[in-house]
Amino acid sequence: MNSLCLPPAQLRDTMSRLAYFRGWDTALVSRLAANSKQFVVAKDTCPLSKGDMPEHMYVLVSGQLRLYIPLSNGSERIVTLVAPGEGFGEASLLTGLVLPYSVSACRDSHVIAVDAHAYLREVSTTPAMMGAMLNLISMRLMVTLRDLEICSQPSSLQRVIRFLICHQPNADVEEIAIDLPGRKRDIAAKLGLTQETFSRMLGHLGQQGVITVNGGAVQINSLSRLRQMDVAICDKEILKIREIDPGQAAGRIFAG
Amino acid sequence: MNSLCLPPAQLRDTMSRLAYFRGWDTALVSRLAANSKQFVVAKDTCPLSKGDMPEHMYVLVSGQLRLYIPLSNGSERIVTLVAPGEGFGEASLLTGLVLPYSVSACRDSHVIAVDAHAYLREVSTTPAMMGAMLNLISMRLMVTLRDLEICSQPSSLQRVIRFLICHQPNADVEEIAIDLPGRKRDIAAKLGLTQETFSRMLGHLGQQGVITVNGGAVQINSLSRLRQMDVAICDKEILKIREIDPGQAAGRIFAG
DNA sequence: CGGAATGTTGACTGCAGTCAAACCAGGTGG
DNA sequence: CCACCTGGTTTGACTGCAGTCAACATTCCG
Repeated sequence: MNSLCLPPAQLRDTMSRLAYFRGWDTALVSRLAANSKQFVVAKDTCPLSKGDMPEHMYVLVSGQLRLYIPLSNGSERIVTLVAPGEGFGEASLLTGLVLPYSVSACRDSHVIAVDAHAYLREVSTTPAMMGAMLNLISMRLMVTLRDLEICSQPSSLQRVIRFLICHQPNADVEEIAIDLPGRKRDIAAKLGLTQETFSRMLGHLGQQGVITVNGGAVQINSLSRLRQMDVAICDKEILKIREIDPGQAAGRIFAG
Repeated sequence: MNSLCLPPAQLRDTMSRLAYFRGWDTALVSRLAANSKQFVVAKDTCPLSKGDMPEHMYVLVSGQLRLYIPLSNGSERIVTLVAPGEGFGEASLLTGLVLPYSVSACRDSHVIAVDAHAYLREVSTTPAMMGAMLNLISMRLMVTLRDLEICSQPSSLQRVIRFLICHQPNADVEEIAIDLPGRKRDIAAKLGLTQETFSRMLGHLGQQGVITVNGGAVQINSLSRLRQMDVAICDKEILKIREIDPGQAAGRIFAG
């Protein structure tokens, strides 16, 4: 994590172009830029660890980061894959609690670090920024709860189905082209699965013809059938409870 | 969910006594109270379902609620057990998204419902309230991430250990008395376990002498041994990777 | 005391994790 | 152009843990 020490003017310009600061007051961004630094994070290095007390709020300029919780078996549970223009660390600063996740770079990345004190000062004195933060953190909480829902599903097939569905929840179109926002192993870790299981489930769905997988590009061929399979898994499990012949349910699952 | 239609003055007094509104401006609480109602929620009834668009922000006066995500196998993943003086629904209102969890009453409860429009109006016009909300939601996000960490642990024994430890994370005392904030089945559902597995793990820890269980009262006899067991599980798994004789590790796990 | 709700224990099964090996694509260099 | 290597993914075989079901024990209240 090497500092770049860009001239302040250039740093301000970079920041004002980032989606994170879009729509913010120019003077505000300038004040923040005056207390910020830009860093380079090399691929597979880990600039911050779970349990650290962060001294900055961070915004990704380029590259990709993953926020993850290290697990006891040596693997990791990915909380978020950070794309350029997205930020992290705000909640830690606002609560004064240590970072709840570790950070590492999926590839060489550039990160802007806003000094914690400057950040907190601006949040507390600039109502517009406070409002922006309230919206941001609220949205992040909602997203986290959605992720929790997905990875709480008892069936691994269902987790994958839900993951695919939630990429276009409100669409009535049948076909959707998704390309995965990262390596398959990282997506798997976000769903609480191993890469092997994730691969098997994608293969299974591919055999059924419901999706087509081409490397990182996933094409949903029939969103309705995907939804059907989702509820069919529920039905099957519910039926087991109600002691109705599960053969009927099994027939419905892949009926299309 | 029957409305009580308390006189406004009494409603305001009730609210001002709740921990949720502690430290807030009196006039602010009064304005909110003018747009609030109090409800009775009978045990095991479900006033709000996942996917509803909430029209209020809620604060629990008495009783206990559980916020949970219904799962495909008919069971549920509990997000939070709500105690008196705690609130919920803010993030949904702030983001305009539907409720990410269902609500049901663990026992007969009283709930105050603040009108959504009044709530949002006060948040946006009262900086102090906006700040309070920012702190509240940030803290909630941190807690949610901690829960995510616990329930992401691959070993069920470790989930229980982490759950017990995090009830007194900063203490250097050896013995801690905890009483579970709800039925064991609900705690289990919060850890992503079945009640059977939870019971088995508690029993296991009890046999080791590390804890003592008496109904809903759990006594940690040796916090350090509990921590040792936690890291021992990690070590054992890590050692497997490094191909070191796991017999040594197995000996350490329960050595105390 | 009796009945309901809750928790515990036991037996069994299946799913997903683990390990190991094959496969594949992209890039590098001879 | 082919050989080689590396990182990523897929496939297969196996195992163990935790979920499921069912029976029993316990606690709590009316």
